[in-house]
Amino acid sequence: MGQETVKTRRKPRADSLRNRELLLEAATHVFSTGGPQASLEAVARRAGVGIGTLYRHFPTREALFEAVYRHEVDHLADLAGLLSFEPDPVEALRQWLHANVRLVAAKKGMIQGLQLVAHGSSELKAYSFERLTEAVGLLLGRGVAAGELRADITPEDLLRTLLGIFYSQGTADWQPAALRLVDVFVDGLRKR
Amino acid sequence: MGQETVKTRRKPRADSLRNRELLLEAATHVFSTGGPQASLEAVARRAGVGIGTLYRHFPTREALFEAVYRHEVDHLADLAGLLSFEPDPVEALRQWLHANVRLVAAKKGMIQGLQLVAHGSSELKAYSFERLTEAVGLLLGRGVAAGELRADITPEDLLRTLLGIFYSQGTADWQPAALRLVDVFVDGLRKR
DNA sequence: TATTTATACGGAGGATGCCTCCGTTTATCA
DNA sequence: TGATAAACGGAGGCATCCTCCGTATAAATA
Repeated sequence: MGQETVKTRRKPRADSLRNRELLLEAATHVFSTGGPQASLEAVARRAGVGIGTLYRHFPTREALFEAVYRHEVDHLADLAGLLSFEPDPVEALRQWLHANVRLVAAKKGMIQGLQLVAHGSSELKAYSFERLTEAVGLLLGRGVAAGELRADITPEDLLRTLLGIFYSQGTADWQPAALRLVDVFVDGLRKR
Repeated sequence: MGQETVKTRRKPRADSLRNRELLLEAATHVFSTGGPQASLEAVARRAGVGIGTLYRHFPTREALFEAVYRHEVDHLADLAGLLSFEPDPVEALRQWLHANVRLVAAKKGMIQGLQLVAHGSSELKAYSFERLTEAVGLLLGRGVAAGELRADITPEDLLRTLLGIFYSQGTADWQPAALRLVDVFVDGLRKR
């Protein structure tokens, strides 16, 4: 009972799970440093596993990229959950948006990466859009409920604005400008 | 007299010029089909020259990419010149903008390519921005002079809007939507 | 606990691409 | 019609990609 499949299946091997996690961590680091075309063998080396193991878990570069992306999205979503306990709701939202900037900034290749992803499965797009919308909706809703934020901005608007800020910037030294723009935007969201 | 350099220099060899052109054509096709990471050897093969010749003309992938991009920009600029003889100025502008969409659509990797370029020399950015601004200014100016287009839109605004339309679209099947948006925009430009 | 077996592991190896180097070819110039 | 500067082609060394399969090991079973 409670078994998902009809046939009883062995539970996944512990080393498999561990290696998958190691690979994701390594990939995040390697892609951040070397851009999205970085060597997959370098990823395997850093994770301390054979190249075969990498390919078994992620048959293509895109599969690995998707997994990394999902990982990051989940990370941001979890962070929103944590920040929802922050006493000041506006500050919580601001911090979350800043985390977005930092996360994208941390990986030079991410903008190109996002485009690779955009070419890929629309299921992934739907998934990430949904999770991030939910995350930002949570933080936004708290601010609205507290009467501190205007109520006519949807989470989707906010997400799109964020993306727009990322895209509109020149690639060099864009981070400070993006952070400033985010702050301006959050200020604009305040009820007066 | 009339010689650019102090020392008299041989004029460039005919085969060199021809091969350069062949390579640019081949590169345009190969990058359009296979994206910006397509094999440079494939480019040389398609141009019917040795790989060494490719590298002599374009020492790096980026150099080749820049040259292709310049080539396309020049192409669009020339097209604007041609279209300026079209009797209906609004139609001319519309056609030029559509050509932009088609050109970007024709090469799947172009959006990523533009980002590569954005990382690259700002001289190239300046050059292309100038040429395209001039081109669109020509077409726009005719419409304004004929009293058919509103006068408060600058060529820069129009270019930026065009870029915005390209970026905001999802990558799959974006072309029809982009064409529609361009038409809407051109309609909006009309004086009423 | 000992044995079985499904599952995962590592890395050798063939294919392909990158880029350099240099002997050969050829277009220009005298 | 030479002489020669300039360009050509592609072999070769190295890196990466990805597959395949013999070996190792965690979970299941007795």
